[in-house]
Order: sequence, then structure tokens, then C-alpha cells
Amino acid sequence: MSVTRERLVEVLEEIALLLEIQGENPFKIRAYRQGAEVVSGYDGDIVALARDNKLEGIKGLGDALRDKLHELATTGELEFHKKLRVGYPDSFFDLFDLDGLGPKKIAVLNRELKVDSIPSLKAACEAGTVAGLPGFGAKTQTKILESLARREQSAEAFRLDIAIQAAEDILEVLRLHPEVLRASVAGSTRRSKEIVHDLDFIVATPKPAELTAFFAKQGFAKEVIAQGDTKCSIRLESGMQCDLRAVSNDQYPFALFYFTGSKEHNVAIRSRALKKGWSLNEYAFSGENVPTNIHDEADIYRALGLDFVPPELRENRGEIEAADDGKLPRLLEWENLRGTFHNHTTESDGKASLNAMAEGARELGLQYLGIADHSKSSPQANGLSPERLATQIQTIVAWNKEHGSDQFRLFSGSEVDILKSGDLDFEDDLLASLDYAVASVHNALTLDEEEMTKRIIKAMENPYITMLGHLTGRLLLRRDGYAVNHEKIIDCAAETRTVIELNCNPKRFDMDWRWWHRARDKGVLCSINPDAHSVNQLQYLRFGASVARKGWLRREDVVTTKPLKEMEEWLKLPKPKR
DNA sequence: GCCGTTTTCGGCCCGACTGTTTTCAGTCG
Repeated sequence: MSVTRERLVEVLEEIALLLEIQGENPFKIRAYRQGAEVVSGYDGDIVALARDNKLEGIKGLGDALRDKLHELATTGELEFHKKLRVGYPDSFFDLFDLDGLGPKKIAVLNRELKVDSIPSLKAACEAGTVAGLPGFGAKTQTKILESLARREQSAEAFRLDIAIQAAEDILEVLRLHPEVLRASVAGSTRRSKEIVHDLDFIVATPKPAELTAFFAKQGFAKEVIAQGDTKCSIRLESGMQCDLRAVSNDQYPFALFYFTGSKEHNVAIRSRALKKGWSLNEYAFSGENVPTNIHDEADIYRALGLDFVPPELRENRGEIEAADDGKLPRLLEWENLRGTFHNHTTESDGKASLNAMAEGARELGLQYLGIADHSKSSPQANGLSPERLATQIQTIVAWNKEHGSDQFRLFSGSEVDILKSGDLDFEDDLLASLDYAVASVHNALTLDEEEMTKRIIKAMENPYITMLGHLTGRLLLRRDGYAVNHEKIIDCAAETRTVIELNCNPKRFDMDWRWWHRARDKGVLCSINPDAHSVNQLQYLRFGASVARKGWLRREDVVTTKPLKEMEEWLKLPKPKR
């Protein structure tokens, strides 16, 4: 059995956690954690290198880690890790996912109360014994319970990127089946909701029962919840439920429409059908003189006198009226994107070098890539000092000279911290020497809404701030965004000509899609930015395009659709003229 | 445990916030 890169990373991370529990030297712990990062982000076959004892020279892997990785890659096990792990079940590591609990508290819980899993922690909190531990109190216990409740609530919720990956893998299997004519994912995944609860698949087939049976016996089906002749529900390893509906080719457009939703959109569409004397269900129109020749979803909308409504817009937020008036926007397409601005490199907390990021962007077909590493007030992210930033600007100038062309170049920027006061982390002189700057909040997240809004507005009023990064700082399924008045920020963006970022890292999707239509109507421009910390994460731009569509954005609303020459001119304009 | 044009020991990121304390430990970013 060969060891995977993921396994190497997992073992190093577990060692770091276990050493923390034991109160080891924090720098040693960091060395393991950084080792895990290096292995995870290494550009090349790190497993083979470890096996062949050829790790020498990789920064961050010293003698000790090289030996351990070699042992792990050759034998599949690591004695050091095995010894550390004695007495800690797999479930123990779940505890580290809880907000407000770190290694020290977990160590106390484990030592004093034998807590070694989420359920045993919950029992201890409910029994009230946690509050009595040294360093703990009633509030801590309450906070843990809240964190546990949040975790339970989101247990069956998944981020869009996770859902799409799972859906694509399953669709590939379904489409290869010889009796499948058409197959699609439906539901909230198809609508590009930021969080989805389950996956719905629709297949068109002359042999539905054969398909449901086929679905149930796939390796990815860890549990079969229900299996009939036309419907099958399974659960994946991840806990995600997947429903398959197998219908005839005639029924397919109706089923796809019906199970794509949203429920509210469907209700509105059905009532529209009723006005014409037809009823509409997941299989067909029924009633007198029902339309025939329905081959795809567009035919259903057409029969009801509507333009085709793209799935992303089906939330009953005005799309049906617009489709009726022929006023649906021509939505942005992923292919329209020409560049992106908020990306990190190894200079701060990214995993890929400047050069690797640039090559990745070029391969993706982009014409420009903006480098925006962290600023000095984010030391946890290795934020740049003014001197380091000045050096990076020179590096980028040199890179462009050597590798740039009229087809591709780098822009030098910064993700500059908005300090608690609303001041920026760099002086204006330095900001002015950049091609652009993204301003983001990374600390003092608990200000009240008024203070936070004032703070952000102050930053946006700076003439050198091109755009505002992740407006609310939310981390989906993990942390709510900070309190901020969206209306006021949008108005300020319109007035000061500050672009608002659509951070399309699927952990964020921030600003939320629900606000973009309003921002667009006020003339606010959007920049779709992946907040990429690795070359792969540049791919998040695809999600960004979907979420922008969900926010009713057109090509002209998204500044990163500008081709390189236009973008160079645009960035040179004084902010009020943009 | 890692690193080094300050080279083999002594640094390595640090401030804000919270809840527990009564001067500070733990967590987070």
C-alpha cells in the first residue's frame, strides 16, 4: 500500500496537535505544522522524494522531519507518531474544530474529565462539570455548548465547492452508464447556493429501475437510505445525502426544472401555469390544451411566455417578472474574466511563489494577475513590512520586464489591513506606488456595526484604495461575518468609486450574492477575486462567476472582465473618474 | 524542530479579546 501526500500531511498535523496537548515548545510545534504545509503545497511528487530519501534542500524540512517522512513513506507508519497517539481515538481530533477550544483547554478536559470526543464533551457540558474545571467557568461552558449546537446544525450542510466536486464525480459515473441519455445535478448546487444540504441528480433513461439499482451499489454509496424503481437515496462518506431520480426522456426537463427549485421559484411558476389552466408537476404539464414539444427547460419557460431563467437566478427575487418583460440580464460568463486582483504568494502566507502563481494564471488564460500579500499588522500571515513591500514592487517590475508581454503581466498590490481606527497599515506614499490596493479587515472583529461601518468607510475614502476585500469576513459554516451596514458600504463604494470584491474563495463568497443586484444598480463595480493562497485556488474564479451570476451581474458590472490594455488605463485613472 | 552573508546557538509573531482571574492564560487571526 502506498502512502498518499494527504496521509503525510495528516500525520504531521496530528503530531503538532499532540505536542501542543503535551505543552511542547511552541516552535517545535510550528516546525511540524510548517512541515505539513510544505508537504501539502510542494510542487512535485513529494511522496516519491520521501520514499527515496531525496528531501534534502526543501526549505522547512530539516533532518528530523526528513527522517520521519522517509519512515512514513517507506513503511506506511511512524513510530514517533504511534507512541504519541496512544490513548487518543480518532474522534479526539474532532475537538480541535470547535470554536473557542484550543490545545490547552482540550488537554485539561481530557486529563480531568476523560473527554475524548464530541459526544463525551457534550455530556460533560450538559452535566455541568466543565464549568468547575480550573480556567473554565459558566461562560466557557455555555460557549462550548453553543459551538456544539452550531456544529450539529451544520453537520448536514456543505460548502458549494465540496458539493460541486462530489456532484461532478457522481455525474461522470452516471453519464457513462449505457442506458443514460441525459444526466444533471439539480437542487441548490445547480443554483450555486453557497451552502447546500444534499445533492439531487436527475437522469433520463428508458430503464429507471436499473439506474436506481446501479446508483445504490456504487462504491461512493456508504449507506443506502432508500431504493425504489425511480428514486434512490444514498449517503456519501462525507455524510452528504444524494437523491437520484430516474425519469423518462420526456419527463426529464420537468424533473430537472422541478428539482432545481428554488421552492419559491417553483411555486411562482406553477401559479403562472395555473392561470393558463394547466398544472405543472415534476413529470409534465396536465390539463386542457397543454403545450407539447417540451424538450428542455427553456421550452417550459417559453410555454409560459417567459424567457429562460438561468438556474442561478431562480430564487423568486424578481426573475420571473424580468423574464416576463424580456428584461433578464445577460449574465456574466466565466469566459469573460480576464484577470484577478487578490492573491497571495509565499512572501506572506501563500503556498506558491510569485512565479508559480503567475504561470498558473497565464495557464488559466488570464491576462493579468494582481499580487496582494498581507500587510504588517497581520503578523500571523507573515504580513509585509513597508520595506518588504517596496522590494516586492521591484521584484514585480523585474518579473514583468523578463516574462511579461502584451498578453500577460503582473500588477503589484497589497491586501492592506484596515486598522481598528479605519487608518490603513501603510502610508499613502507607499500605497501610491502600487498598481492597486485591496483594503481588508483582519482584526478587532467585534466592533459594533456603527463603529465597523465607519472604520471601513474611512478606508474606502482613501484615494489609493482600489477595492474593499471580503466585506464581512465571514467563514461559511464556521464564523459569522462581523457586523457591518451593507447599504452604507454600497453607497460609499458608489460615491468614492471603490470597487467591492466578490471574494470567491468558497469558504467566503463575500460580499454575499444577495447584495450584488443593489450594488450593481448603484453603479458599484465588482472584482472577482479568489483570494488564492496556491496555484490551484485560482480555479475558484469559476465559482466566482457563478456567484456573480447569482447576484445578477453582467459583464459590464465586473471590472476584471476588462482586457489588459483597458485595465492598465483604468488603473491609471484617478479614483473619482473610474 | 528549523534556520543561518550575525553560521552551529539563539532566535523564531504578536496584539486584541475574552473570561477567568485579582494579574493572567488561552484563543484567534
